[in-house]
Amino acid sequence: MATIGDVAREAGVSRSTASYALSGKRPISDEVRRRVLAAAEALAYTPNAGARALATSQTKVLGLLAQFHEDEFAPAMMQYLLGVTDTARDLGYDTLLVTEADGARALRRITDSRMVDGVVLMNIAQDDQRLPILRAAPQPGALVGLPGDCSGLDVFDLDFEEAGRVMVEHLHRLGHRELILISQPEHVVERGGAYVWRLRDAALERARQLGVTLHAVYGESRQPAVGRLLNELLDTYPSATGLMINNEAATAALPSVAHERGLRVPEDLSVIGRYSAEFAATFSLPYSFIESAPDRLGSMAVRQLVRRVESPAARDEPFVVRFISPELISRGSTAPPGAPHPNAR
Amino acid sequence: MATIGDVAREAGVSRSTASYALSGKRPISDEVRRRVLAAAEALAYTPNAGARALATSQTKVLGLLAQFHEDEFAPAMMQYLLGVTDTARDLGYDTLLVTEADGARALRRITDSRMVDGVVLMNIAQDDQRLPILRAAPQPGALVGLPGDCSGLDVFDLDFEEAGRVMVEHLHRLGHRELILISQPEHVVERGGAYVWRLRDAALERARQLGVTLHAVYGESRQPAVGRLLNELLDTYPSATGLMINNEAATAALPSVAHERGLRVPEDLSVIGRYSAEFAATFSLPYSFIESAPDRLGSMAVRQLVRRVESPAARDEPFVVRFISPELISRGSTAPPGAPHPNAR
DNA sequence: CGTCATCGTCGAACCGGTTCAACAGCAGGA
DNA sequence: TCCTGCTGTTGAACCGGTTCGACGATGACG
Repeated sequence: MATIGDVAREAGVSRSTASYALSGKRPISDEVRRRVLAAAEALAYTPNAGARALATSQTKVLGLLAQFHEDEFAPAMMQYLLGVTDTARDLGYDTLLVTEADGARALRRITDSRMVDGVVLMNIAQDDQRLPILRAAPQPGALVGLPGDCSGLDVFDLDFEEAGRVMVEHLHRLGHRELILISQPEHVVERGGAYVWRLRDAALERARQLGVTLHAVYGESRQPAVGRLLNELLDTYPSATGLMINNEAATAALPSVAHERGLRVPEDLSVIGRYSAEFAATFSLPYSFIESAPDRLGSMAVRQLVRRVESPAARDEPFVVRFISPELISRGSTAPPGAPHPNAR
Repeated sequence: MATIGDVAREAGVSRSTASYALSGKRPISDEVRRRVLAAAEALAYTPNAGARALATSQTKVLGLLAQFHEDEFAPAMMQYLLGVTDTARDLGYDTLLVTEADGARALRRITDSRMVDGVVLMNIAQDDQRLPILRAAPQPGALVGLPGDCSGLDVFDLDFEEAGRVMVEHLHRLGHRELILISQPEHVVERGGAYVWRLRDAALERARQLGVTLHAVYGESRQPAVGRLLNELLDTYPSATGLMINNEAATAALPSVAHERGLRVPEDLSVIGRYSAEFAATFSLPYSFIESAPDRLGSMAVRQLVRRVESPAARDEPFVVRFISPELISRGSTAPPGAPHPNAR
């Protein structure tokens, strides 16, 4: 494999000149530059990443810490991953994907050893063990998800509280007065998945203000438990006319349960979910939903991270906590309670 | 950040001694070793990955090239990823996830720059552009998926041909004489997804031998196209009694289509899929299926890769092409055609 | 014609590890 | 007592880049 020394020799110049010719960091005569570039081309020269990292203290690699808990819904994670890796590549970075169960140890390993220039954390818990480590690390970090304490880090998340309110308000406006909210499974909450109760509590509060009855329950993340749960709920609250779902697995399971019960949406039941457009397309979910924009969130986190990595000035800027406003995408799965089918004449 | 020089000074020894004490590659007195380890501990010393890579020509990172084409089914990819990252970590390696559209360029980048010690390629095409690059690379490579030319690389894949035969034989044995096979979408085939026609051709061949009529069609990977297709097929071949599905999206869409049509499985239609147990659990697929074992395949590829990376002897061993035998997991979705419901009295 | 910038190039040092050859100290054998 | 061999430690070189300070050549200027 050709080194910069080989290129220099081939071009008849010193190593430093070759380096400057390739990087353009000092003026080099056209003649010499041409010779160096030609030599590099001829020898198929590619800089050694380790050597460059050593010399520049920059690896051009970002760390991505993601956990695929058994009880979270794996398919929904994919979009976050892609948002991060694609944006990183656009900005000239590769992505080190770390799925280790012990996230704190993994984080320490990749930051202490200087394998990465920055880190994106996913699956943020309310009291996330990884945060103190990330704050103390020499590299900047960005979170996709809102922890209890955001200090010292850039945070990006969907505005789950607003999402909860939007769902309730939308259904209330249509005339619904008794609603069900299915959240993620209880252990997601126990592990500190704050977005679950952020949406739920805001929804409950708004429902109270509007005088709407809201039954908030934990869901399941797997079949067949989630299908069973849906049936139970519909049996338990037969007078509820609206269903809000903050749980991808439950959403994916709903169409067949509805069919089974002969339940028509939106005539018998109005439904609003919270997931991504990509997810909707994959599973053909015919429901109106709050776009959770995983790719946008991943992309935003990476952009901010790279800004901090590359600009010394940006390092000292105040940290941001940025919420994406929930956008309600209408798919016609909501209607006034007891209304005739919208397609009927 | 502490360097090995700091550790050496703190312990009152030379840098080389510190290095040997930490690596154990030369005998070091207990006394000195203790001092070095204590110093390393006290200073929270972690070796700089770039420097180590430069000195040893080993990065302890594996590359994972995966493509998430719009028309392949993203959720099914997840298990492959996890199989690779988890096994790599167990063996002491981190994983660089590269999802770049131009796989050949990405591969060249990470191998030429020596960012990785080895590479796992996924989404293998019959005439995969990345293979010549990988063969020429100084690092070993392993494939998850079977290309047209396997030379110079270790290959791991499900035995799709046997899978096709097993499906046909199983249904034939139950008495079925007219079957439908839904494959992946046509563009997956056009892009060189050989597993599609490997399964299909073997199934057709066996069906011919057994005197079974087999309607083999391309599927879709997205809703609502895939739901529409299922309906069309069932309309077109009303006398078919068995359905074989080599297409995750179609499988996931089947339950609601069946419900809609009032089609009972297995009384009216026997169904066999090809997917992973994890996938089945996530979507509650009540069908018997050929286990595609993505995590096992990813894991096997990584193990072989690491063997070649770490042992000079293993480098020269002949390359392997290893097929996982298809295992038919019964979920009771097949029965003799026209048979009564197994739970009926 | 001498002086001074400016431009282009070079040598050397550095990043932080690993590893080789050499060597000091000590015990054992002649 | 001297030589040999072993153990434990060290200095120096090396991996392959980047970057700083210096220096020779060239042209502008007084």
